[in-house]
Amino acid sequence: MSKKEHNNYHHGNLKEKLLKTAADLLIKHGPTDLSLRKVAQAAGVSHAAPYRHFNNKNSLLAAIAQQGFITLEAQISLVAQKFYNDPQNQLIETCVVYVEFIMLSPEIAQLMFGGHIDINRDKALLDASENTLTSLLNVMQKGSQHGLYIKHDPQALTLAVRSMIHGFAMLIIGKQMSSTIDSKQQARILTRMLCEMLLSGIGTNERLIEQ
Amino acid sequence: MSKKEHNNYHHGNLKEKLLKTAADLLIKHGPTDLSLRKVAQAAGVSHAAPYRHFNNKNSLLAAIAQQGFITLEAQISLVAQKFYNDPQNQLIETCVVYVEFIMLSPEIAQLMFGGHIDINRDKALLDASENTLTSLLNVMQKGSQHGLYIKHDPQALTLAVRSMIHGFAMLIIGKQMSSTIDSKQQARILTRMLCEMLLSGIGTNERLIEQ
DNA sequence: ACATTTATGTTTACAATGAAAACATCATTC
DNA sequence: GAATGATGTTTTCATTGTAAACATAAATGT
Repeated sequence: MSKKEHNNYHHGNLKEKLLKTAADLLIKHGPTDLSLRKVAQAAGVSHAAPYRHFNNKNSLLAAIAQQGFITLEAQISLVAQKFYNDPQNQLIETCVVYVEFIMLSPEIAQLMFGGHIDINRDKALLDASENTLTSLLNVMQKGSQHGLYIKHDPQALTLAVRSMIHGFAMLIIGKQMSSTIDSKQQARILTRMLCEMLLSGIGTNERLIEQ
Repeated sequence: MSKKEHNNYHHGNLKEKLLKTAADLLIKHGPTDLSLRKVAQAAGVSHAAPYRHFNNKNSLLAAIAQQGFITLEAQISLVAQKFYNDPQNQLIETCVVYVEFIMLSPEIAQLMFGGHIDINRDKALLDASENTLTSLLNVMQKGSQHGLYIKHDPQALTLAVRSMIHGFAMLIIGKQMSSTIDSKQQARILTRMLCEMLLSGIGTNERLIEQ
């Protein structure tokens, strides 16, 4: 009992195993080829077994997305802590981590951000999503405290950074980049460049935007 | 023969009709509920008829995505022309149009950018996609000629604008915004704000990013 | 200890779907 | 006008999501 290794209640902790194998299959064979029955088979149970742990296929996918948000948030927080006293690199490395995460498992990213599952339906999923956003917001607030950014609503600053970095990542995995970006190196360099542009601005002086 | 109104060859120009009804169903009932058979039924033909015009379901979806790129490109070009002598508003209105397009039909946007269909497989689709990018690049080059932007690779400038605006739009339709953005008005205001931030930069002075 | 209840897994069943194959029909071309 | 190709239909099949009925092990109450 102390050791949970076999953890034998009927089949073991199926729910976790299903999540894991489903994520694996998703990454390996794409979202189109992912069927509940294949997941069940890969997990070594009958094809109806998953319904004891998930309401339906979408529910499973939502759980995978939730996991995605949790690990993304963890990675952001980790980086934020690592560069605690260096707000500039805190920002950059956060963005790098964000892009790398999406590039590492595009299918899961599509689950998280693709809008197929309505995120507001599932409380746990919504929480995970909001926590991720919050950790990014924290980074921006940290930078603000250090005078890194112009005086501006942190929400707005976050939106700008998030939009840019999210769009960049989604364009990459959407195969929308003219030159394919595959290596972490390339992504890192471009991410850094984008951050620089956003920080410094890409406009010249003679601009006066009328409201 | 002169008038194509009925255009009776067997059933009329089915291919076009299938595209149209498929896009309609897609917008009305979401991508999950879209089946070839329903499209066929809605178009008034047997369920196998579509296979005379499209290799498979993905092929139909790719065609819809292609249409999406074409109309997006058209709208961008239109705006670019409208603000031919006002590069600043040319940029902003281009971005607004981009966001509005994605907000208007999220499902089609997901087809175009979601990466489900590999864009590089279909020559026509790839062309349509690249043309859209080119029309955005043109706007940036125009702005550069007018001295609106810092001296920088137009490709890089385009990437920055595109990433930001694309990310913003995709976050909206991915239901990732804390406060739901539904009206064109809201989107326009935020889009403008984002453009301003990118132009002016959100960073303060004491930044010297080491390479 | 034993019966009851609950959690978990299996088998069976069914409708919807994508796709292929065989067949039918119309239009075009030789 | 016959041959040919384009277009649509019917039939067929494997896959899939999901529900229902059944089975069994674990937990719980007496």
